[in-house]
Formats: sequence, C-alpha cells, structure tokens
Amino acid sequence: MEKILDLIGSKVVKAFQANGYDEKYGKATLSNRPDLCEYQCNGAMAAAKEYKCAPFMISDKVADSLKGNPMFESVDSVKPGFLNLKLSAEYLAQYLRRMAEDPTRLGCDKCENPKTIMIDYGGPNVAKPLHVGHLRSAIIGESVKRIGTFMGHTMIGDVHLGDWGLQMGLIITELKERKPDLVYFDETYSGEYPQEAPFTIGELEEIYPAASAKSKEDDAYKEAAMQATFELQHGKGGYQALLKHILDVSVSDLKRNYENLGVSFELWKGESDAQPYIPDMVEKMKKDGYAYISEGALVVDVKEDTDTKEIPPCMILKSDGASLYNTTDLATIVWRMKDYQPDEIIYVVDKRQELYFTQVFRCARKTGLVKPETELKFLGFGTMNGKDGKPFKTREGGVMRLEYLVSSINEEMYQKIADNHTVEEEEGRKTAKVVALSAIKYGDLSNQASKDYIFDVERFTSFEGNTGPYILYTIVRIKSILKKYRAQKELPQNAKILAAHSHSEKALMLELCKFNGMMEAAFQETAPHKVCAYIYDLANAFNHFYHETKIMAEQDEMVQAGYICLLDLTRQALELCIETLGFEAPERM
RNA sequence: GUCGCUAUAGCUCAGUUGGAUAGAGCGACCGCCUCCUAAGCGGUAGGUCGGAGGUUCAAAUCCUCUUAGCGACGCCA
Repeated sequence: MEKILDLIGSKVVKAFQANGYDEKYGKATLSNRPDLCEYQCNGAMAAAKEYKCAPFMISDKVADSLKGNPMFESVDSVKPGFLNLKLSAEYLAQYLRRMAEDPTRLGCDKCENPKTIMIDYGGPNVAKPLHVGHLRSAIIGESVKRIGTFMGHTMIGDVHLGDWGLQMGLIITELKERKPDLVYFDETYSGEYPQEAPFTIGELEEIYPAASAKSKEDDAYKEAAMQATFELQHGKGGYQALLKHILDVSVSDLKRNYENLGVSFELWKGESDAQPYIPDMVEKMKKDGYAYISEGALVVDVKEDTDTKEIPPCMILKSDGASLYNTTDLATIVWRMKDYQPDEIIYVVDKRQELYFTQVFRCARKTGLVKPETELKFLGFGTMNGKDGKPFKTREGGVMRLEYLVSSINEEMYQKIADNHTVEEEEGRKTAKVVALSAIKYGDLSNQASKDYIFDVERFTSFEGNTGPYILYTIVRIKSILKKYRAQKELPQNAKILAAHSHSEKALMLELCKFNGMMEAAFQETAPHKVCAYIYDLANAFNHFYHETKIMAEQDEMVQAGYICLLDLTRQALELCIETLGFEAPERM
C-alpha cells in the first residue's frame, strides 16, 4: 500500500508539472507547523530561483491547481511560498480502512527484493555471566532483527559466542587442580566420557575468575593454562570432552538468560566454529599475494586512497603464528558465506570497535571472502552509563550481572503494582515482569543506538512520561474498552472507520497513517528508536483523543462502532510496533 | 600527536536529512477523577541549539576555524 506522503506528493508533483515547473520541486513533507496544516510542500521557494519569479507566484498557481481535489480539505499558498495542505477527513478515513483490512501488516508492504541478512549480536563469553555490557547488543540486535523480519527479509541471528582461547585453558587448569581425579585428566583413559558435566553453572562462573586471578600472579600456572589451551586446540580427547561440558552448561544458562529478555538466536555458533576455516583462508591470502610479513606478523594492507587518516593493516596472524580476534572474525565470514550466502551481515557491536571492523570488512572484501555486492554493516552502539555519566557499575564499583539488574527491576516493578492495586501475587509478578522488560528495552531503544546513554534505574522504574510502561498502559486502556464493548454488543456488520468528528480524532488518524513509512525508514536506517518515537506520538494522540471522547457513552451506534474500529486499528499498530521492539503488553496492569 | 564521535531547557533526550514561532519527558508551579484504568489529560515557567565566521531567499541541520568531553589508533577482545 502506497505511503500517504507519496500519494500526496504525486498530486503535488502533477500540479507543479501542470504549471510548467519541474517535478523535483513537488515533494510533500509532514508539516512542521501542525497549527497551520498537516502536510506541506516547500518546493516553490527552491523553484523561485530557476524560474526567476517570486516564490508565492509559484505556490499560488500550484495551489489553484490543487484546489477542488477531493484528497484535500484545504490547500493554501502562504508567503513567502509555503504550500499548506490539509487532508480531507473522508480521504483519511478511507486510507485507514484499507490499513484495517490488512490487520497483520496495516498496509506496510514487504520489501520487494527480500534479502538474507545475518545479524551478529550478543557476543557473550562462555563460563562468564552476562553483565550489563551485554544488554545493548542483545536488545538492539533483537529489535533490528525483528524489524527486518517484519519487512520481509530472512534474518538470521547468530550469538557469536566467545568460546575460544586462553579462557578455556584456564578453566581446565583450575578444574584439574580442584578435581584431579576426574577421568578427563586420566592420560590412560580410553573409554567414553560421562554425559553429565562435572560442575554446575555456579561453579563454572566461580572457577573462571579464580583461575584468571591466579594466572596473573603465578607464572607456572599461566604456563599450564597455555599448555592446556594448546592441547585442547590440538584435539586432546579429555579436554575436548570438557570443552563440550563447559559449552553445554554455559549455553543452557545463557539461553535461559536471553529468554528472560525476549531475545533469541537462530544460530549458537562461536569463535571455535570458525577455527577449522583458518588454515585454508590464510593460505589463500598468502597465495593470492594479499598477506605478507610485516614486523614479524602476517598482515593485509587495507588502506585506501580516499582515507583521511592512517588505517593500519589488518593483522591475520601474530608473529608467533597464533590467530587473533581478526582471524576468527574473518574465518567466521568464510563459513557464513559458505553456509548461508547472506546478502548482508550486520554487526551489533560496541562502537569503540569501529576502526577494527573497518579493517576486517576491507580485508574480507579485498581478499574476496565476500562478493562485491555483499554488504557488511557495522552498527556500533554507545556505552550504557550510570546516573553519574560513567559506565554502569554496582554500588561497590563492580560489574553488574544482567540477571541481577533484571530481577531488581522486576522487584521494584512488583512493589509498584502491589502498591497501586490489589492483585494476586502470581498475576502481579507476571505483570511486573512484562512491564519491567518494556521499561528496560524501551529505555534503551528510544535512544539512538550510536550514542552513549544514561541508564537511570529510578527514572525507568518511575514509569511516567516517555517510557515503555506508558506505551503498555495505553494499549491496556484500549484493550479494556474493546473488551467492555464486546461484552455488551456485537460490532455491526457495516461498522467502519468514519471521517473524523473532532480535531483529536483526526490527529490520531494522521498518526496512524504514518505507520508504513515509519517502519520502512526504521529498517533502512537500522533505527529502532524511530519506532519508539512513533509509538510515543501515537500513544499521546490516542490518550488525547481518549480524554475528550466518551466512547462507551456514545449514543449513535455507527459513530460508536467507528470509534471501536479506530481503537482496534490503534491497538494493532501499537502492538505490531512493540513486537518489533521485542516486548509485549499484558492484559491488565 | 593523528583521526573519529558528542555538545539543544536545571536533568534525560527528540528534531521528519535546509524551511514558518526549536519540541517531548522528568523536576517546579497551577488545574482536571458522581465519567470507558489519574501509570492519564490540560496549562504556566524554563533556550543567543558549546563559541566565531561563512554558504543560502531560508541553518540546530551544510562548510571552515575554535573550545570542552569521550573514544580509537599492529601482535587484547
């Protein structure tokens, strides 16, 4: 379904052409003066130069051509040369009726050329708990994925686990010290290894930091860990069995945590999955003459003539021949291209890694790891800061576990609900969880991803103004009226959205018709915050309308039925939007 | 040092890609529940858009310079 701005624009363009002006001046935009008009065109002022006449002469003529068109309620030419438009209430109602006929998409067409897009977000390390630093990647990535899916693309989310390197050797070493009798350390053992892991997630999370601390003080210990890492990576059976246990225990814990956040991944691949592809990849880079030795390390030059600064070469292997993060990321691109042939790969990563990813992308392109038309997109996000403007920490100054953050907000939310209403404990807890998630996610997503933002627990849990709970509250209000109406009577057969009866009703309708354009823009710009801004405006428009319109008390059956249809459409738009943001609305709150 | 990002109301943030009088929320103050959920609605106060030049009929938005904060800059991830 065509966007309302395009429909208006095409009429304006025709009017420009009819008067002998170039069509490029006929672009319609949303009004920035809602007190004067709903839509506007500023082209006359730009055209004045080319046609050597006063801008209002042009806008006058164009306005005359547009007058009488049933699409518009009013067309005004205003000095110096603004073209102010108001949509006819009936035309607007028709547009919304067409949206309502398409309840799953509300007139937002799927993309004509759907792509396969892989999206790399999450990036947790095994054996380490998720902390607040992982929150943004998960929330933003999930939303971008859902927006893409809604637009008709095949989105493949990959968690990209940190499951490679010294950390694994450290865990094994510490485990050996604590439980040397385990069969995994028996060099003579040749049977099957047990199914059951010899540790719990709790132990695992304690083992890693302990081992890490020891290795910093004890050189022999570090040596042992490096040796264990080497043996693991070269196929030592007992260690590989342990790695599998570490992964299993850790991944099921991670899944549980991500599930609590409404975040899921299609793929649970890790850095270790890329390792088999490294030797051939490196060999090919050497053979093709891209990789060469510089200062002992194997590198690929990635600078370009247009660079305004020095871009260091992309390092493929360290001087000791070991692989790095780069190597793993490049090899990851290899298997992604081989197994999924994505048209695009999006990386949702801390923005501080931007330079690093420019190197990786250029290297992948230069060495032919990806096709020339494959898009590699870096979606960098800023730091989540505390109220003091510094990176978010616990009161003691440590890194805060995500689980702790989420449960403390759940708890505060529950208190708030319990204070306000009398609810059953179980229902209250459930609602609290849903509302708390909206507070966390909306709080994050309503900011531009690339900027640092302040995660103010007090503000997010106060739940007033531009917050997730405000949006949910609005949806709940609508649902409540719809439920009440349906309990009293059936919607008449010929019920439909009618031309607006009031200013606030029309304002709501004007918000609704922006839906398809907004969603398209949010996808194109990978900008979930645009969805947030939209639903906030929509919720405001609804609450304003709600406040001055007594829906259940309306005497005229058809008018009332029209309101109900409009409410239902509003509800659908809000719910489709929050689904792309990754949260949902409760029935009551 | 080089390069990049950021700077908008007391605080937290928008600003439709150059348009008319720069908008929200929080906080402050004032109103609104015999009425569909007051987690709501309406109103008042609060700004030389970091600063200085420039381009343009028109600049928070584009260009140059400048100040402050943050970040990145070959063997970490």
